[in-house]
Amino acid sequence: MIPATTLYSKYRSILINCELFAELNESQWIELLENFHEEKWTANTCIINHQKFLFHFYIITSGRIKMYNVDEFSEKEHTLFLLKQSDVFDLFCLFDGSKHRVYYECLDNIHVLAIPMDHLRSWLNKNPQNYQYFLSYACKMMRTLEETVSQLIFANISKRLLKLILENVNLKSKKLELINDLPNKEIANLIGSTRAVVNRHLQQLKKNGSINLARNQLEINDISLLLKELEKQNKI
Amino acid sequence: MIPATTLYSKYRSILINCELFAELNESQWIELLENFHEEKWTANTCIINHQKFLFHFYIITSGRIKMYNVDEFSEKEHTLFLLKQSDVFDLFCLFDGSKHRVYYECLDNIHVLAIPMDHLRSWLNKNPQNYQYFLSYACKMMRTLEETVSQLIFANISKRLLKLILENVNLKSKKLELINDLPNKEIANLIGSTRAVVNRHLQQLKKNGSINLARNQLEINDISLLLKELEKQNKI
DNA sequence: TCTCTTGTGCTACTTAAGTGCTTTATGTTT
DNA sequence: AAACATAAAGCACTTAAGTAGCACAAGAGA
Repeated sequence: MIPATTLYSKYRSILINCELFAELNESQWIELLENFHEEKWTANTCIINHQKFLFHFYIITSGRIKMYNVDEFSEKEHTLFLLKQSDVFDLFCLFDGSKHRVYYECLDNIHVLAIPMDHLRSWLNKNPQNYQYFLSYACKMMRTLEETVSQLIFANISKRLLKLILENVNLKSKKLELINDLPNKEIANLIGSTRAVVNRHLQQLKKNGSINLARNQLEINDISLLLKELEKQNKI
Repeated sequence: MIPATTLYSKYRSILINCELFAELNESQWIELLENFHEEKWTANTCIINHQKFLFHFYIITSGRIKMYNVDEFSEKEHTLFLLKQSDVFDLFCLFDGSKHRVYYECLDNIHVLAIPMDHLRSWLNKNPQNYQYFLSYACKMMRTLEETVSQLIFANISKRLLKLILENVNLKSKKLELINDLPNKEIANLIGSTRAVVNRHLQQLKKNGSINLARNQLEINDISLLLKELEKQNKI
């Protein structure tokens, strides 16, 4: 068992980016971290139905995890969120028991900090001023989902794909992040389409010179072309 | 100004159905109601950009209000939620200031109980044990939205329409409620489609005898036929 | 009663997106 | 080096859903 102070110094930069615990100072963090431990999961692990999983709350310290839904009839997948460093899960299980039926899968090798749900619940009850951060975080996710719904209804695949790409461009480096090494299939899952259709649109973007493609690699070539393309879609 | 005790006795049956305030006893309700007042809005009123609207929190006591999004380019609408008796709004404004950009429109003549946001915020801070009800309510809405997203991606219009109808059948009376008097256009907005397409599917259901149609009226004729139809859609 | 608005029911047409299948690359494992 | 698995690319085909337009009906309001 690693002492809380060690955990804090090891993960400090990641923890202070967690919106849920926005107002914690060092000593409060260390007190809370007493109940946390580290875990590692290997890439491609699917953490559905993992019993302990319902009883723990996790903060991701490295790697990506997709949270997704599967249609019981067609068995198609849709990725709701791509969780990364400083993201947490699962807020819903924390407040609704085990009623949240979604799937999780590690896209990379994962490092998390884990805490038993009960500990977190009683910590919140002891420190109720933190509830409001949980609430505004929930509201923020809600708005993200509302935005997803709007896009699904109002935007065609081309526009959804363009937006997905543009949202994941690092403003400083101008490079694509988070989704740049995903196969077409995973990109399709993110926007609610199929591999073939996504590929058709990607080929289009490649042809006009805005992106470069390679196996498991999507690279931005000309951002202004992408923006121009989005403009065009908006006018349709 | 109506005294809180009067408000309580007048709206008791509605208030105890509010999940947000699930655990309040009579005296707590009366204390909270000190800050509420009644308001009436007429049908078809659109309450977007109404200044005071950002600074009040409302509990609906009668009538329906649709919460919807408008696409800035196509000007199409999508109804996110149909709010009714005992529903509240807007939770997001309460915790995120004014950042929540959605529209509201009264479908009927509306009665609400209103409280200034600040009062509710300070009441919550004084009674932080209530935060958890707000949180689990937010999580519940979240899950509803996730379900909406799944349907949009996995289900065709026919299935979405069938589900919409079946979800709004009163189990006791077997009659359609809440959406039974809406024009095709509003039904289309609820499932993210267009009037013409919805009408096409409704005609189909009418032809096979599962529903009856009239101007602004949708009536269930044979629920088992609707369920059979849904089964059929699931197998596609 | 007449007029106007709103909603419905249909037809014909267009198109984006999904499907199925094949070929070609690329990278990994044995 | 060979065999294998995985991903990408491309083609032909199908179809649900969106679009445009019109005639008609119901109800509201003057």
